[in-house]
Amino acid sequence: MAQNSSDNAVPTLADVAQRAKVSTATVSRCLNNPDQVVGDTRERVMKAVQELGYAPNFNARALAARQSNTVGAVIPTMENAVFARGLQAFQEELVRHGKTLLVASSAYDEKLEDEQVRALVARGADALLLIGYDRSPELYEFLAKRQVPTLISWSYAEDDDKPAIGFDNRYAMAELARVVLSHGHRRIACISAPTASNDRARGRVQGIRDALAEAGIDPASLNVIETPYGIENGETGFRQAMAADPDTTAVMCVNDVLAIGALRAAREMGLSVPGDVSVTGFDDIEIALLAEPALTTVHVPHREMGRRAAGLIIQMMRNGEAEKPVRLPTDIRLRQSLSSRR
Amino acid sequence: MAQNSSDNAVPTLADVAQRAKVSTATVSRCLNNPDQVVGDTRERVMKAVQELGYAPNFNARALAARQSNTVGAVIPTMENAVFARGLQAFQEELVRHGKTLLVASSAYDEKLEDEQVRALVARGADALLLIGYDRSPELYEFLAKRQVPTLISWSYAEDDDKPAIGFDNRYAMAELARVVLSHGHRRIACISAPTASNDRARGRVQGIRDALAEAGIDPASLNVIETPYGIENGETGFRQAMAADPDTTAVMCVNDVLAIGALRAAREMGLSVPGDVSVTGFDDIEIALLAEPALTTVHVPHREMGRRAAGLIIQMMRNGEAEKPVRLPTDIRLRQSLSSRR
DNA sequence: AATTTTCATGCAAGCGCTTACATTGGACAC
DNA sequence: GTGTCCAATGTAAGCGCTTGCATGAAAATT
Repeated sequence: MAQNSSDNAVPTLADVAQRAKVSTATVSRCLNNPDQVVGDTRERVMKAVQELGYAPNFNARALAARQSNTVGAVIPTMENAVFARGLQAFQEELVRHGKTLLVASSAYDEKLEDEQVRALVARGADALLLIGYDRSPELYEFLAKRQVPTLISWSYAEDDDKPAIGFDNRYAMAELARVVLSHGHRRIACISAPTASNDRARGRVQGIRDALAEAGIDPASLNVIETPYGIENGETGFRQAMAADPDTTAVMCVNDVLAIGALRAAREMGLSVPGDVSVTGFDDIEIALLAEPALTTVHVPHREMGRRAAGLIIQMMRNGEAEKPVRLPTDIRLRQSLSSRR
Repeated sequence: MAQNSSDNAVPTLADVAQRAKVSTATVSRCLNNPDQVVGDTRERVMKAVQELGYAPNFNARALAARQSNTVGAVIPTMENAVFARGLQAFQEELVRHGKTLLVASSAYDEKLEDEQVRALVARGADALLLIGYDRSPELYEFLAKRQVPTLISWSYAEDDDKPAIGFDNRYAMAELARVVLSHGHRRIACISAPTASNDRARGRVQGIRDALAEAGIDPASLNVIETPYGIENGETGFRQAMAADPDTTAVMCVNDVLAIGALRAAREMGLSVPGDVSVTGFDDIEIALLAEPALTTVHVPHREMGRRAAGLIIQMMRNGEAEKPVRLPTDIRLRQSLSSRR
């Protein structure tokens, strides 16, 4: 019954074909490879499409063509500006190439991430963008078996040959830690995100230890507070750090949001930053520059990473796989939250 | 050839059926309505599913079932924390009901929004969450014809009966403007997002005018600077406002991000806030509290809005349509960026 | 003018699922 | 023992599209 062009059901390819007096194959070609169809016919078809207000059914198309022109991405959370920003650039670039982005968030939960990845694959994502390296071998196997090109971002590990675009978290944080040390700080605390399934946080903490060791300080002496993402958690973390060692002179946080929390806690505790204690962040999100005092942090080129990730992933979809890991540079932004200790 | 269970292709329902020695129908039932299948068979099927690592093909499922269990949302941009936050809550609630969220962003561009909406519908979204009322009648007709339940959010208009959940932008801003007026300010400027296809921004500007009129001031005298979203644009806007009338004593911005920009510009210009000029925002994102001075703004319950939007939309999918618009309360957060003028 | 090549189009077989309807074999009542 | 009913399962027809192959006509070649 839905055959009849005059009923009010959603028009299908067949309706268009009927109206334009061609086969469905021709209509399909008109839409996907217009130059395979002669101008005359094409116009007739396009007219029918217009008149009917036809829009192709994406699911049917993906099913038949065995590809969806869709790229999936799983990020920890949309609420974190760094991901929002990187993804926005990623998407814009993708759109320029006629691809669509599908985003899912994992809430920093490994199991949920696993599910989301599988869901995106089930949805027919032609490729995937993931954050960081940490995930189960089973998931990597699954992806390999399904032959879904997967690009890792926000991390760069030279000893891993999976396609990736990111920065060396460990190295970048070590650099910052050296600067902190060069300012005379010796009693340093670190507020970190949970490191269990987060190689980025782990790398950053490790970076501090590296610098400590270089300076002849026992890396094990570093007081690390692990806490979930969020300004409030940064506050609590700071309090814990100061409680554990009241003589702490510098608190290095693995991201800006935690650092902002630290700043807030310091203010509430009546401690001056950087007078009494210095604070550093990581990411250089907008808030870092706005804070009082402005936050010394590691600048990460999130937008560029997103944009280039899109380029890489499109290449991977074409060439089947491969692509060497790409390492992006980071740099330190020295601002008022860090000062010398003497 | 893909029939053979021993080849390395992606397993399908048929593969599972064959291995469990049942029909595909039974496998399908096992997955979707387990209690229609007797325990014995079910176990056999589930075992086969496990062993094969089978995952249903979403596109095929959506095509056959004529529904996707997917809700689409089109937001202006992921980079704006208010949307990121609201959507996160929206998604969490959706997931609890077994629905998936598909997000697209329109970059505050009406034409792009139109396309994104159609794309989501083509993808088989069972329902849609949209921001604000402003869009072409054609699009509304399209949605009505396709019978896609659509919920409007971030806005509330009592004279419009489309399903919606939001707050009264005009009223909320009028309230804030009254407070500003009660602090003695008379020469007020407004930095707004482009109002052309943004009823939220328009409503807020109108709210200021309402309050002005009540106070016996000519609403037409309000100096409104329209500028795109972004901190930098807030800065530029502030400069323009002060250039247009150097005696301006209060600058009301339609969102916090613009207000932060205004704060920054004021600092650069050597103007003290709130000593020389007061600044207000709208949204109450985290940055508002962190800024120096902290921003007086209108608090909007973004998370609650997201969560309740999900509940509403699920109801709409069940009941076919309807639902009366819901109005959420907002309240004013008085902070240091606003002070009295005398 | 006959033959080959090329090109535009049609035909029809799927893609991997769901689901209306048909079938089967108990359990149960009589 | 026979008949009835129902629950469990199977059969097969699509869902709306793409695409390999077939077809026939026009263009190019000889």
